Amino acid sequence: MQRAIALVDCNNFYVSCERLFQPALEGKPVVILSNNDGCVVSRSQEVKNLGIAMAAPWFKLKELAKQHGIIALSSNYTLYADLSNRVMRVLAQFSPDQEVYSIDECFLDVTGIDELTRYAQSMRQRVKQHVGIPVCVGIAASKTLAKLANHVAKKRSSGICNFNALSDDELNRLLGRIEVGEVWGVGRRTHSRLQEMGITTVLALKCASGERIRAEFGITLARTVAELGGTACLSLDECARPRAQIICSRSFGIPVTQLADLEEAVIAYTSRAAEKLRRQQSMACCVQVAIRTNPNQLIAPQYQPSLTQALTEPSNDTRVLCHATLSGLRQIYRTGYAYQKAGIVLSGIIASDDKPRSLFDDSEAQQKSATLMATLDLINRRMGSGTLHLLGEGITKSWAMKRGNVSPRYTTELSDIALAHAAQN
DNA sequence: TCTGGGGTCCTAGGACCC
DNA sequence: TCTGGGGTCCTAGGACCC
Repeated sequence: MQRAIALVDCNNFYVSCERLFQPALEGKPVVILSNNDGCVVSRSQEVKNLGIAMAAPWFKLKELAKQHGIIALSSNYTLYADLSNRVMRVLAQFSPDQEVYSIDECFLDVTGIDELTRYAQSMRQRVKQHVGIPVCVGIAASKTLAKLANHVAKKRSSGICNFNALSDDELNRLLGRIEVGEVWGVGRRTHSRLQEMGITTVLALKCASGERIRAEFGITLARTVAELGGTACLSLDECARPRAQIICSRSFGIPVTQLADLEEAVIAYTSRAAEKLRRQQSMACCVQVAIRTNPNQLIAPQYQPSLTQALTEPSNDTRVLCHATLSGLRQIYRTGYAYQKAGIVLSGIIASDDKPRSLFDDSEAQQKSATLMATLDLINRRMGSGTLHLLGEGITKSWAMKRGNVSPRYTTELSDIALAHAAQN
């Protein structure tokens, strides 16, 4: 039996989320901006039609935006994450094998299901009806082909494309009309190298010699070629694996020069990362801290140090992790620079249960630490994130990022619901 | 004035060991 | 004149994705 993988992808996801609560945005050109309102991370169809690229810096677009009346909103990840969960729960009803691949898309194994086109139609309808978000569905024999089928679906009014329903000739003709850069796993660099070799369409890549691709580009692209040929090399990852590294980094709202401000930021970021670490019941063996000046400021003196340290024993205690990142920060900090960004990375991540015992384990202290952290997490979950935090994180946070035009957290924050109501009237 | 954040996988090269 | 070879582990960096 032929394998059938569906890729369901939300249309203009962040824009669609905002439109759900502000119907007046429907039909208007809308963009969602990254943190600090830096660049464009989601575009409505009207904006795509204007030729505005993904990740374009916002400050360069302001003139164009004024001309066309583009509405720009800061990103509201709390809202998007909640709506994403709802979409994924609805889609999970269509297959026992679901891989949530990103905030706005998932793979579903739909092998063996009859009348796949109709099945895909009911996916679209149910998500639209239960959550209100429009989605497109691509179906094919491998994940890479399903991504391409979804790309085709996005251009169709039906919002559906099933490669498995096509003959070999029909599929090849279709793939011959798609640029090779559209393939999942072919980025800018690989795209231009492929073009130099004369491989410009998806069909040409599919027909390329696997050995040659393996030799010139490595194993990853060779797998992609096999996937294009209909051989599934990438399996569906049903249960989300625990993260192998946890990163928390942000640009500042204003340039930062003082060590004290960097310390606050590093404590805040380490605390967020530690929460994520505990949520997946893991501990980290290594912490890295990094700071950097603004690389786009060409005249200013540049400095981008980082330092990785091994902990004496694996930990997920915010205090232990902060102690390490702070000591690292103090070692790499130099005066005389305007810092634009700080970040921390937790790595060497193991399951808490796998933590090796040592001769000098202080089990009473470990128990106390676990209880304290569990209490901290519980309070923050119940009363809202950030209710309880280390004092070192700071109160005023002069360095915090700017978000000029953020919408209310309509679905997760009681105090924001009144705002939602006001917006509708 | 103004350019995001969080991940993954692969590879090459160095250190070290026997 | 002339100085091995192979395995493992770690790290940094590249490329990619959303």
